[in-house]
Amino acid sequence: MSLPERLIAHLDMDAFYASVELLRYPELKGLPVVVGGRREHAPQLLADGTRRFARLRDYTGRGVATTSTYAARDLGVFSAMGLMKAALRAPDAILLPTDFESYRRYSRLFKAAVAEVAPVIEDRGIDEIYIDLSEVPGVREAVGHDPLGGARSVAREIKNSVLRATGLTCSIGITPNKLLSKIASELDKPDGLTLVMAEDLPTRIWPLPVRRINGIGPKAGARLAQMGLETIGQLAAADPGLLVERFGDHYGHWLLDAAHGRDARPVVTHSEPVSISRETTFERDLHAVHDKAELGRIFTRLCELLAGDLERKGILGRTIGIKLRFEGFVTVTRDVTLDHAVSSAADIRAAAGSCLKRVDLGKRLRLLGVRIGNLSRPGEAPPKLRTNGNRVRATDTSGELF
DNA sequence: TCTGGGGTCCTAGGACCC
DNA sequence: TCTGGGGTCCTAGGACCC
Repeated sequence: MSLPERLIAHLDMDAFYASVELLRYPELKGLPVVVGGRREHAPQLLADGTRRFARLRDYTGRGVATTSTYAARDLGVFSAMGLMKAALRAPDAILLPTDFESYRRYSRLFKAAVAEVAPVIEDRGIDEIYIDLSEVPGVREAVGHDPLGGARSVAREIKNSVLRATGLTCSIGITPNKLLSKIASELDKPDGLTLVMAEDLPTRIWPLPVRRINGIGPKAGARLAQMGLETIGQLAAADPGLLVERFGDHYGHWLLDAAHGRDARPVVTHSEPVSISRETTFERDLHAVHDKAELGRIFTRLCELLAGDLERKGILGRTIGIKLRFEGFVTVTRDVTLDHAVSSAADIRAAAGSCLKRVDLGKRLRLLGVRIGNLSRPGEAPPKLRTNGNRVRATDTSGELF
């Protein structure tokens, strides 16, 4: 076996939020625990020094589980599941509030620990990263009769560093690219270390369901199933013409590449945000007329939060949008592109308000959101603009439109 | 018992420019 | 007057991911 051009690792923290909570409440180890409650579900410290935890059966509201421990997963409770539904499956499971600040702190800790061993890291959210191991010293060295022994031992070093820095375990997959590594890191969870090379594709990857591929979601998965394509191997052997016919040129070819484990995407160590948003789901559905005052307050607050985010990041945006979700879960968006970038709550509120006027508000609302895009930094060359037609004017020095 | 919040990327039509 | 092709920007919606 010869080593591939690249060796990419995907590192995924094990049941991250729940595991961080277990560091605080070690007495919960081994129990079904679900993270996703509000602050009011925080454990109560009793007079005798013990803690009283909220149970899933006590929950009412519209929240979802963000994470569950492996014991809770055994009871059928998974992330993104509504907590009311989860309560039916596991009424006695412990419920904990989501504490993003803590998770972000541990996220910084584990990423810093990895960076000391292997610095080429791509952030993929709070609990996972890609690492390019290709140039890490020692990775390309065989150990004993194992040509991949070097990679294996660097991965063990990374896992040890993460454990030392955080007390948490993670799972790592190492393959020639990001797509395969993402799949591989899940093969031996928790606390796993899995290497998959090109020649292992038929035995390790092809028997897996197509949904394991990052980028095949519920819709594409269902359509593939309808075509009789359940496993990645079946997808790899599918007629390319048929895939393109059903899924379009771009996605059709991507499906085939993915099934064959082909992926040339680099590990991207830096990226700028494309858009920033704030949204909230109401405790009860609100009506534009009947609950006008409350909606107005919420709308203003979302704009203020968004302005705060922009200020902290030192950026402005030209495209302001709103998102509305009605009873029945129908979602609608509207946006407007201004002729200059803004960042204040008042400017955002004014633009978002104009978007709101373009929506029929007859039905009750369950969610309201505000978004800003077309981002730039102050002093940066302003984004290109149309100079004519029904679009905004680029250089509106005179103030005269006609 | 309906389904959080924060994102990215893609598609597709219309407008407009060259 | 009709016919064009390439390219960008704007807007809305949708799939997907963490």
